[in-house]
Amino acid sequence: MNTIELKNALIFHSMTEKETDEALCALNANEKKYPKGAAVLHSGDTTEQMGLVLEGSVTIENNDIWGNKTILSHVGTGEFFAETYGLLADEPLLVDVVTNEKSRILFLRIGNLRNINISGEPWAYKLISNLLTISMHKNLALSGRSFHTSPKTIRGRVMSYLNTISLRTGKVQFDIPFDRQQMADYLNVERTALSKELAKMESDGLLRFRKNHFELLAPDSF
Amino acid sequence: MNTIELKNALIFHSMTEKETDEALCALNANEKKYPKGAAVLHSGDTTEQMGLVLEGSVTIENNDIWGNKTILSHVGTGEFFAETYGLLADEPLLVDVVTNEKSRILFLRIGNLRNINISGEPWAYKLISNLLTISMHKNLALSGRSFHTSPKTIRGRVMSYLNTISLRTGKVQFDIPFDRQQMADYLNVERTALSKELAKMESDGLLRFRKNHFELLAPDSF
DNA sequence: ATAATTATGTGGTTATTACCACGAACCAAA
DNA sequence: TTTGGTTCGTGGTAATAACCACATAATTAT
Repeated sequence: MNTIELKNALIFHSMTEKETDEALCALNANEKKYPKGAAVLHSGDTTEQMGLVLEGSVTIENNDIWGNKTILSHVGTGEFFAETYGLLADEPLLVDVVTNEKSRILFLRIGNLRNINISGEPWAYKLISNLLTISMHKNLALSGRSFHTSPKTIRGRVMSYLNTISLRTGKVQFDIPFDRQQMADYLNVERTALSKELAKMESDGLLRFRKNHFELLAPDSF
Repeated sequence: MNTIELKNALIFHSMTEKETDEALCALNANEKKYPKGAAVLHSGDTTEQMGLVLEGSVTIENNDIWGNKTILSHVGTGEFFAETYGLLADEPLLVDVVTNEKSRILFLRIGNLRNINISGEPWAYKLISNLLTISMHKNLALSGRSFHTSPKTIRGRVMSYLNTISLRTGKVQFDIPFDRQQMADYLNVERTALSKELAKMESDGLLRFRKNHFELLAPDSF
C-alpha cells in the first residue's frame, strides 16, 4: 500500500508513519480504481467509509427528482470526502460522488472509531482529534457564510461579511481574499449588482474600497 | 460541584459519573454567576473554554461596526456554546454572548483536549468522540441549509429542500417539521411569497401539498 | 358550539435584484 | 506601446420577491 502520499493528508497530521499504518489497518483501508465518470457513492445510500482521493479527482453533485443537477464541490488528489456520512453512518447521503477522470480512491471505515477497543490507541486519539479540528473549521466556515447570506439585501450581506473580516483582522482596513466575482458568489448575489451596491455604499459614506482593499468607516459616534 | 444536571448534557453522553468527574477536573471546570444582561464573552476575544449553561440562558448575538445587532441563537439551560472557539483557540469570536437572565455558567477548557498526556484516558476519548458527533451533525445541518438557500428563486429553494427530505425519508410523500413561517425562515424567504410559489408549483404539476404534508410529482419520464 | 387566536392564502404595489449589453480600467505578453 | 484578455463598473429592463392589507381556514380555548 502506498502510504507516502498519505503523510500530507490532513487527517493523518502529526501521526508517525507507524501510527498511520496502524490506523489504515484498523480502519480496513481498501483501495479501489474507477474509470472516468464512474459513480463512487450514490445519494440515498449510507456508508461507514470515507473516501480519500489517491489519484484523480471526484465531483460531489446533487441530482434531484425533477432532473436538475448541481455541482457542489470538487475533491482533488490528497483531499477527502464523505467523512461526515462515514462517521454518522445512519445518515443517508444527499449527494452523488462521481469521478471526473480515472481515479484511485482509498476507503477508510471511520465508523470503526466508535469501537471502544481501539480507544486506547494513541493513533486513534490523534486521528479523532484531527477529524474534530477539521470538522470544526468547516463548521466555522459554514456558519460564517450562512450568517453573511441571511440578510435579504446586498448591502446587508456586504456589511455582515466585511464586519467579520474586520473583527478577524482587528483592523478597519484590510484586503479580502476574493475578487469581485468570488465575493459575489460567496454572498450569493450577482456580480454587477454587487459592484453597484458597493458604489452606493461608498457614496453613502459607509466605506471606501479599491479592488479587494476595503476600509470601513464607522458612523460618527459622540 | 453539581454534576447531576450534567449527566444529560450531550457532551457527556455515555460517560460514567466517575468519568464525567475526571473530565470536569482535567478541563478545569469552573462555575461563574452572572446577573441579567451581563457579557459572558466578547467578540474579537479568543478563548480556550466552552460554556455550559447550568442555570438561566444566554443569547448569542452579533454587533457590527455600524451599530446593527443580530440575534443568532438562544442557548438554554443544559445547552452549551462556544465549543468551536474553545477548541480552535486561535479563532477570534465573531459573536457576543450575553445573559438573558441571572445565570450560572460552567466553563470547560476543552482546549486541554489537545494535551497528549490525557489522550490515554477513556473519558477523553469518549468526550472527544461526543464532540465530533455533535460537530458533524451541526455540519450536516449547516451544509444542508446552505444548499437549500443557494438557489436565487423561491422555487429553486423549495425544490432543493423538498428533494432532500424525499431522499432522507426515501419517499415522495412526507410531512415536514415546519409550519409555513418556519419553512420560510429556513429557506430565507418571505412567508406569503412562499405560499404563492407553492400554489404556483402545484398548478404547474410539480407537487401537491396540504399544510405540512407534501407529495412530489416526478416528471413523466419515458 | 362559539369565540378568540393562530396559520395560511391571495391581490396589489413597490423595492430590489438578476440579467444583458457595453465600455473603461487593468494586466500581461509580445 | 500595442494587443489581447481579464476584471470591473454602469445603464437600462425585466423578473422576482418583499411588503402590506386583508380574507379564509384551521386550531384552541371557553
